[in-house]
Amino acid sequence: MEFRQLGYFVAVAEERHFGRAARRLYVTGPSLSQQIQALERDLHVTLFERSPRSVVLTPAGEVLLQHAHVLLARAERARDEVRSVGPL
Amino acid sequence: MEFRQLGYFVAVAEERHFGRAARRLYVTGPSLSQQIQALERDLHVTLFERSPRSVVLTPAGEVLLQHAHVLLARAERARDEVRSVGPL
DNA sequence: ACACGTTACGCGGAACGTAAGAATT
DNA sequence: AATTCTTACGTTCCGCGTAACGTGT
Repeated sequence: MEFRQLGYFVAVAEERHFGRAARRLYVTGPSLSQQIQALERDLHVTLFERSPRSVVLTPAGEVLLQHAHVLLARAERARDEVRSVGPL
Repeated sequence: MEFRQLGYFVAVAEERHFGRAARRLYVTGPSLSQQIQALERDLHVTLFERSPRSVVLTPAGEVLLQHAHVLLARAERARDEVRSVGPL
């Protein structure tokens, strides 16, 4: 589970569409698909129910989405606070 | 800033010694040193005052240490909760 | 048949280990 | 001089993009 993967995951969850999420993230569809799969493999969980017509979160996906938002926000905050201490 | 780097950082902070931290992490000294440097470059901050005799946290390092603990714990919790929803 | 997600595959960059170098005490 | 961190360098692994393929409607 990496920060980049969490960002990818949130994008797909919000767009409910790999293609749109990929464009929004400035990556290609395959790259995005692979990273989501890597995340699913890592967590031993399926995060989305895919079909050419719809992409919806599984229950596990819903749970991860909550945590992903918190983690990404907290990471951002960590960066800011660390840097605000002083450039050195 | 990646989770692996945060783990490395916490180990060095706790050991106050690159060599011991490296052994504890099952990586070599140089790899650890490089990753800490990469993290420092990424954050534009110096995290440790190094000398052959002592390795101590800078103020910025102290701040990061707090956040690192929270982030790693929260990530661990996310894993657990996601997996507890169901293997699928 | 079309739209969309997934494999297949080759490339470039990042992480690691071994070996050699610098620095403080 | 010894211990410890760092730089140099070659190798391996991982993420990415292009192209080809599968799948459901």
